[in-house]
Amino acid sequence: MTAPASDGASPIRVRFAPSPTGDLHVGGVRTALYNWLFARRQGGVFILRVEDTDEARSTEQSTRAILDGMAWLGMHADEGPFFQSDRTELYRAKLAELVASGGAYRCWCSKETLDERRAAFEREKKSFRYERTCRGRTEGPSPDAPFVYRAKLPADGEVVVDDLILGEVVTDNRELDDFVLARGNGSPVYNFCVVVDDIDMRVTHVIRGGDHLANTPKQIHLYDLFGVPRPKFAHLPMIHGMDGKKLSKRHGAASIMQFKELGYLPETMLSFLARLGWSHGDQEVFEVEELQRLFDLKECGKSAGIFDMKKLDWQNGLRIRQMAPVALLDRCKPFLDAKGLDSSAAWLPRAVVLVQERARTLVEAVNGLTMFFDRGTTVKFDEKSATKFLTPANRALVAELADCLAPVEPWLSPDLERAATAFLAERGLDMKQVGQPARVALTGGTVSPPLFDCMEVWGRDVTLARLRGVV
RNA sequence: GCCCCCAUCGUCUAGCCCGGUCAGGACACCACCCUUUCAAGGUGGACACACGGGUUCGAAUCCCGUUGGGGGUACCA
Repeated sequence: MTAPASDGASPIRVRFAPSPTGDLHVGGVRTALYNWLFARRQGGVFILRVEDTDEARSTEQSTRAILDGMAWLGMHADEGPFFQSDRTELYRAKLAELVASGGAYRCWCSKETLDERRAAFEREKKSFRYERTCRGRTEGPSPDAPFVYRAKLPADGEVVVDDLILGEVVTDNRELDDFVLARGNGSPVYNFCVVVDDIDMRVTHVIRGGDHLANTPKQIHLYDLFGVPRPKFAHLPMIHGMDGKKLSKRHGAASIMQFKELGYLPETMLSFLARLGWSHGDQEVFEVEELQRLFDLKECGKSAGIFDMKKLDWQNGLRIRQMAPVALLDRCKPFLDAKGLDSSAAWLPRAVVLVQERARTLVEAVNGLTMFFDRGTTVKFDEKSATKFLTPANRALVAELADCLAPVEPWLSPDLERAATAFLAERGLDMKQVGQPARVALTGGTVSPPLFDCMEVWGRDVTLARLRGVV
């Protein structure tokens, strides 16, 4: 926020413009993030605009998902959220303006006719473009014949998109259609709404997914038709799943809220997603403030990326380990509550520490915590572990250990370990020989946090009962 | 089919613009160390310039082609 805007007179304005036709997935989140970071870095304005002009596909639930996701990640809009469905008046007016200036015209060709023409072209292996049949017409076949509005594009020449990431992308105007601006029922179509809104909202930089690159030439013509300057464009490479295909639930998760449920931290998502497509030297992990200070479109790559869950896990684990234990516990609470576990248990702060360096997600942390909620004096043994370690001789040894631990005061891990070490020394035994049997006796299995730490969390009574319970 | 975009380890990437480095880092992987188990940590290792032509004394870097991947081709966004 120390970086100055371009010239003070015209502050940078960017927008994230998702359509509420499904979950907010990581690709969309990254687009939002880059816009947001760009705005923050440049001291600009970040706008959120929901593109819900497709009544058939837009749902309130998806809108909710977008808003919830943005809130969870802490990406707050400076302006908006705006909804295109609230702005139909504006589109109507701008369309009329374009018609008046000759930039748009009515087309009475039915969808069926067009489909037929398209099929005919396909049969001849030629690419179809609207043939501009109605370009000169002033009235339809009948007074009440339905029509759409189309943009009047130049028949030749070329458009060049000077993309901030990709460089110059030149398109021959002959590749372009007189595309539809508004449907037969008068409702405007995407390519028209974006441009009208971006003009109206004074958007200076359009930063969006690469799937929009092909739309850009058309949109540029609209800017020209309106006689207003074009914004700058930046098209981000796409994100794919581990198999190189489009990201979906098969890859673990796609929707941002799924990551929340899986126990990933929002700051991990931000840092990780920022780094997928952008880099700053060799740095791998970024705090949000750093991103806001460092993010630069010039450091964005052009090639599509693959979302690597393993690396996400690593970074999330890293952050969990670096967190203050109380903070971690706090983050775990919703998950604890969801499992019906008492998140106010007195021993929880001590247990969290044990689980902290072993968890990569909050879910894993809570799973690690779960066994401590069992305060019973007996445990169910894991079959294999019991067979292997709870031999008659070992059972006796564990019981003896219990006797030697019984008087330890205070009941703290270091004191317990000291007592156990002495016990072992007396018998010329090694920790290796009692460790696992005792662990199985105490926890039921062979994997757990350090033995004496566990004993401390369970307390004297539970621990002794379990150790002695094996004979 | 046509148009467009992209191309460095399995993955994210640095290097490319302004040709000359043992092509660097991170995740994952393997080995070893640490160790009461699991983690964490430490050390080491294997691993890439898609291919083919140019240009050049010299190409991952510049140019062309091929191949591969992706996007678009709607009265979707």
